[in-house]
Amino acid sequence: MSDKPPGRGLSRPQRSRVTLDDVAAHAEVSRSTASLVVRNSKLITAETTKKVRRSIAALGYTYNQAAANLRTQRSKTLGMIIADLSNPFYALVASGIESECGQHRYVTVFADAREDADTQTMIVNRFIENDVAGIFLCPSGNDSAQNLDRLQEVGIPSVLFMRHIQGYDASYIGPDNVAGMRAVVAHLVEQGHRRIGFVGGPPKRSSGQERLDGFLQGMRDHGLTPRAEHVVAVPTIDRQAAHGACLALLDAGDPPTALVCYNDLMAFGAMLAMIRRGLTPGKDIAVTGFDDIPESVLWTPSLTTISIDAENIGRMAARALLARIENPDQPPERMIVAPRLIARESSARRF
Amino acid sequence: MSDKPPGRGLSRPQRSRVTLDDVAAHAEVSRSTASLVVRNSKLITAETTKKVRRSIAALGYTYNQAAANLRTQRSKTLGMIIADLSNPFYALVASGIESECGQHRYVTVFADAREDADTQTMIVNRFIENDVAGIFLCPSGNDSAQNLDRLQEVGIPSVLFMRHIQGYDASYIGPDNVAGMRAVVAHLVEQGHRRIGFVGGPPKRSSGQERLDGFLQGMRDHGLTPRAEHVVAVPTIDRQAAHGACLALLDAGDPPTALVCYNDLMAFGAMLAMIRRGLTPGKDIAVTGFDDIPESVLWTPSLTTISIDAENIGRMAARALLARIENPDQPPERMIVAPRLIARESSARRF
DNA sequence: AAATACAATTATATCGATCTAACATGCAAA
DNA sequence: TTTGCATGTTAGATCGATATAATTGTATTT
Repeated sequence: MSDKPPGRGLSRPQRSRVTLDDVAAHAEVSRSTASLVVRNSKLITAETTKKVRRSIAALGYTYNQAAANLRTQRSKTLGMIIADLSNPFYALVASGIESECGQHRYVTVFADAREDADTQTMIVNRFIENDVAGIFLCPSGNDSAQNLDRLQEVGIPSVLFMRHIQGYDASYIGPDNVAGMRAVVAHLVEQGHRRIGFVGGPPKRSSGQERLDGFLQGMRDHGLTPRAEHVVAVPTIDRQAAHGACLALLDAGDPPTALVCYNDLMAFGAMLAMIRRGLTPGKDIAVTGFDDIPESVLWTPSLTTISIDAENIGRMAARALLARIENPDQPPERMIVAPRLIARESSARRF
Repeated sequence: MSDKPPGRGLSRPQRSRVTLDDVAAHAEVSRSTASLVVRNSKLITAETTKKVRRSIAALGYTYNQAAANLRTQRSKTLGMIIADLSNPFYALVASGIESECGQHRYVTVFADAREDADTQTMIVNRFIENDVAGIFLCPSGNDSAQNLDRLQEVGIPSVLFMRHIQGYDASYIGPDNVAGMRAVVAHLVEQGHRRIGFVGGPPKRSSGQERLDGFLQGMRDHGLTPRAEHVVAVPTIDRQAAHGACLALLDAGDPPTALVCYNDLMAFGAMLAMIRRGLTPGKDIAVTGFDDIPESVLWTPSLTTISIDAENIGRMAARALLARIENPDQPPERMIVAPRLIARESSARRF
């Protein structure tokens, strides 16, 4: 439609934006009236509304949310700080958050803290400077405490997800890690397993501690005590780390008959390590995960895991944050979603 | 440090933000001077600067980037539209984009278009309303053309990545898909393969078409013609689709000795299908991918693939966009990154 | 000594929207 | 006729920053 100049398709930046003033002039009303129309106010008659709408279309006006934010002293931008975007689980949470926020005309700025405290602080400051109305935070380590302090100071509500920190005025949403792990252990015991190992994440994180606790409780539930050398923790939560830890476990001799892993990603790493040592996961050693990411059902063997619906967690986090933004006096919520055991091939054989 | 009221940790939203006016009053200078100080202008003497800095610290002032954006008529926000965040490759690109932009004090808003045209249009509008200075776009289908038109109209520069669209005033960065696939085929032929199959993505996308072309050219390079039934395309680019397509290929009988896949994710899906049918990938059938996502090296067999450094692509895209924002008269760039073959176990056995 | 230059600071208008209070209307009630 | 009230519209101040041009005070030149 637009008549491009010949030669290269280089249109100079049409820098003069159409504003409400232009619309008002074109429709022969005041700027105030035009403003009321774009906000669908019913103070304005149908006739005037139609006239203004026509001008908007004629001039190609686009609303300037940033200018409105400045005046109204509230913003339609939310911030999201992800611990590790390369974990598909977090990517799904992010996707859920964004889609829910988008439906309420919010935009979401994001940043990857890469598990680093200084980076996280920088990000929080940049987000505050950019006037976010609220923040989604998946804390890395304990470093996040001072950032939560700061957010509280400037009055920006926040929602933590997956990992939480005690004593802060922030909502939290995450799975019942203890119940999930106990269900996993119960299932393995039912399959006849007694010598069960655990490959966990860093215990500094709430989720790392809770899943370990859940595993140990689950063992106690059935009068079992894991061998010390069968319970390991890795510093970073990814396939590589689990791969290495599992190789070490296997090479030490006398391995467990079942291996409970912190999450699906680490279960995959562990299974790959078993295959590398000539073992068949699910047959020689049972394996379980946590998260139920899309990949789990495809694996051979398909992975027994705990489903917690990542996208839904994202949407719930979004709703919780939006609720607190609307009504800041509302106390923070604490939402624990119930885990669901999905038994698949990786724990199918009875021992 | 902050003395919280007893009972619940509910601090009422401290809504009165500290502004430059407050700082100026506290430091007994004008707002203009304070403004120059926060922008590190050297017009101001060291002494005055120090005085203002002290006031900033004393009052806990935070800069309001949004207000500054309004006045300067430029913004420090960029938009990013991802085709599918659950693909770790895109997650890495996103991470690279964000980290580079963060270093230049930009924030990045993002949204997942979920391969849907209407959603993409809504997102573009929301981004324009929120005054983004530029947009990163990985187009889904051809639907993106009208959105590019619109961006051009309002003078917002954009950078496409991974997939491009002809005839638009947008920079593009992506891998040399044809060269990559030819290298893959050459490698397989060298290993003794002649009957080579291809599991591709939707040909509507530039990348889908280019990788298919590269495969076919590679075959021609060695005087080979693939069998028609060995060249398949799937509608969605993920493990599931490749898993299904590969099962069908195997069940049809007389499968190829090597299978070239559109990307790593699909290669994993294909390998899982082979395992499910009792075959050993890399031994019974060679498999190759494209992207070299972190998981590839861990697999058993580890995956032969084309490395294109996703995070680096993200950073390059960011630099290209920032350059055009600084200097809008600069013509769009077209950057093609050279692919690098990483030969691993999945194609190790010689036939 | 007057003119000029320069450095440091500041008053005021401005970005694009919303909010408050005021202003015309027209119509019902006193 | 006057008052009151509801309805639709509008002028002008405002959000928190930056840009422009003006204003100081001091040093340099002629």
